Amino acid sequence: MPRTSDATLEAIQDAAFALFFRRGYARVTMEEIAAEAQVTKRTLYYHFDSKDALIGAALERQGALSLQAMRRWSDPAAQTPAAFLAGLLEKLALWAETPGWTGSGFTRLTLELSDLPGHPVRAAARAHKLAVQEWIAGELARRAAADPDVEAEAFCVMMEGAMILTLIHGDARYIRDLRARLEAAP
Amino acid sequence: MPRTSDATLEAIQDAAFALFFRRGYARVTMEEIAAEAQVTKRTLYYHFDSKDALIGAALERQGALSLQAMRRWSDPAAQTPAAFLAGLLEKLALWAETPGWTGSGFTRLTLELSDLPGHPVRAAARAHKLAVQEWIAGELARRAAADPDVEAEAFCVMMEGAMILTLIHGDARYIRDLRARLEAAP
DNA sequence: CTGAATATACACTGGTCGGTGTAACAACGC
DNA sequence: GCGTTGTTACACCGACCAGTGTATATTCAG
Repeated sequence: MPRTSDATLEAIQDAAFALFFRRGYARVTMEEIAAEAQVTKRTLYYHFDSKDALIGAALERQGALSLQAMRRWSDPAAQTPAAFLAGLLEKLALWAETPGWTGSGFTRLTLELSDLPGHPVRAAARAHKLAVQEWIAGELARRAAADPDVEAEAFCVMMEGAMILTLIHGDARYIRDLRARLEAAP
Repeated sequence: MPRTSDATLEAIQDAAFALFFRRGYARVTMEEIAAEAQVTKRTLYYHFDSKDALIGAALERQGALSLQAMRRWSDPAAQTPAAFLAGLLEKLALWAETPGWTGSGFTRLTLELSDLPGHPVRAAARAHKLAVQEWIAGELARRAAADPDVEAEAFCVMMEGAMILTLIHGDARYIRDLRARLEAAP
């Protein structure tokens, strides 16, 4: 019905991401996505050639959205690099403690498709993780970090690892301990 | 043909792990596992009730095997905690650079099934990661680390994160940089 | 020799799912 | 109004796949 194709497109991408995010790639069906987006399966295929193309587009959109949300946040109260990173980890811990948390959708989907290097998901995830790392480096630079790029990379490595272990063990201690270690360090 | 059920059992578990490891859970079929193990599908179901049960058993076995391999290694030339960890990361980097590398099978499968907390894969992965962390803590203790448990946790977090980012970006720099950072630190 | 355990061969079921075909309908731009 | 674009409704296909049924064969322990 709606004349503006954009709204439908976004509804589909958002529904797709929500489902892929929660249950991975293989176990989500096109029928489900259509239902979630309140649209016919035929409409899905009118806009996207395949499930692969759809998830690619959905991840690109979500990457842009979540980066935007991050930029909007960017806690001004945190004046030192350490305080900024501590704030980030605290938000992460709270998120990780929500029931049914399944980690980062990008990481999850990349791993599910890790034997398919050319898959659209891979490129979208790569771009997103890179953008996040660059954003962190920028925030560190603004707070006069000694070496923003190196510190951002080190932090992203630790953050990613803490998320994985939190998920594997079902215990956000890995995130909180990381925060404590960072605050104890110079 | 063979009457010793154990040999068949192990062949099945090994074949199953090899396939699940490379291609995840959903995209591996029981037929494939049977073919890889040189056994009939019917034999698979003689020994295991379901695909879920099989992957659980396969991961348990693989966890024990790889832990055993680790213990056998345990580089005696590395006398300090830092040297030990650096050696570990170097091995990891080499592994990560083998073509077609898809990261840790345990992490990958846990993430693919991260919305299914009761799945056998989850328990097996948890047990394995815990055993690895404890082994590292033990090795650190033997080399007179100040706080082996804390250091082992911190290291596991970084190692896991470095593996994930190496996989996402297709660049083992994340592992090598981590090694460099650890060697530069006190 | 016998019987239980292990294995094969192979057809089959029941369900799922990505993707298509087709006809018709709604909304808008011009 | 008229053609283009977006959308529905719905049946359908072809492939795949977990798991089963059944009958038969091999091996070995007792």
